[in-house]
Amino acid sequence: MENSTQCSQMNGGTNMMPGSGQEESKTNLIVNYLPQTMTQDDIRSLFASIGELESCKLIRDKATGQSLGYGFVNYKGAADAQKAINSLNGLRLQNKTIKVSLARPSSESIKGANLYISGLPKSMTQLDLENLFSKCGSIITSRILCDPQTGTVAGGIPVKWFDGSRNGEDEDAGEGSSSNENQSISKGVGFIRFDQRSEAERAIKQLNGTIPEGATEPITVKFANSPSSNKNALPIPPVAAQYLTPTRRFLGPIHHPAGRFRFSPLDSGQLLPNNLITGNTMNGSGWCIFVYNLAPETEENVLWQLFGPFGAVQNVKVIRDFATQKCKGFGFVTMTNYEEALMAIQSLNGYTLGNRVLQVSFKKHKNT
DNA sequence: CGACGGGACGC
DNA sequence: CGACGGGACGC
Repeated sequence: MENSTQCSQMNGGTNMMPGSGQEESKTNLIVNYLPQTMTQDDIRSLFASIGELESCKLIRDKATGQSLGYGFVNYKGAADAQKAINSLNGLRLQNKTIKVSLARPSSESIKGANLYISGLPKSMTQLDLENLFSKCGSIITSRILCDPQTGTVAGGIPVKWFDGSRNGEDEDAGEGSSSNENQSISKGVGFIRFDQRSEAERAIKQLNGTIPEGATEPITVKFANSPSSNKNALPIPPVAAQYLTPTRRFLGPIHHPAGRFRFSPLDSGQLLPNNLITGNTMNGSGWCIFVYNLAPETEENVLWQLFGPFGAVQNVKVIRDFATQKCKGFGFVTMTNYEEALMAIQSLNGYTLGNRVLQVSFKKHKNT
């Protein structure tokens, strides 16, 4: 129905449509990369702050009920939908950067259009990859996997903003110099999602086994695995579950103009430890939590997953030995709200992770 | 048992 | 050799 060149391939443009007069469904949005803990109501309240909604749906795993990390938000008016894209696309929520874009009309032909590509030269950038595949069709998303370890910059969020699927590349304007010395090292594998499955099939036929210009080895192009297997993600959102009952569900957004509601179950001011009132751990922007007895191979995502369910997590840090890059057994988590930090500590202190019993407390002052 | 980072006024 | 994203189309 739509002219294959819909708004899907918006390279080169910003996220406001240049001037193509496509008046299809400009009210329905797809929201991707939602934090695991966000509920449908969380999403609704976030997007309803922009304008009146027609509907809102979080997609969940049918069997487990777990969020699949994306959903659909349909506005009554197209202007509000566009406004939501402009203001919420790229919003950081917990450890995620959400993506907000127009949803394509649901159709069989767009399913199974995701490709897995391996054997890429390390020097190949996301843009190179797109250039290679764009001749086969309209690219929705592209991505090159990078070594996670190099991405652990202070701030804990290795997100380099998302895929070049929408605004081509503004990275040249970004860090100026970082283009060459690619701070993160490509693993030589990547993904391309096409608009249509037929385009993906074409890409396999045309590009599988071929050697990219300037490369020496052929690449492998195949369909990506179905996203059914849940590889990462801790066994369970530990004890946090009991705090996430409907009666006291809380929204996780860290900082967003629309000040969110916040419950405060504890009013007794003396709950604050003495050494905390002075502001030792209260860094002006958050409460720093010390986590002890982490396994040597612990990575940042473990801390995100452990603490995320309790509320707004600003930052996590796994302390590693410089030489071995193994975790030294402890790490830090900074949470925005005291109540949430306290609940996380109370719930996770003594929690058995793997075969280790965690010790979790507010970070102590350096010299006391 | 053990155990609390790292960068950092920047007008 | 290698390896499945941050779960992208209504679960």
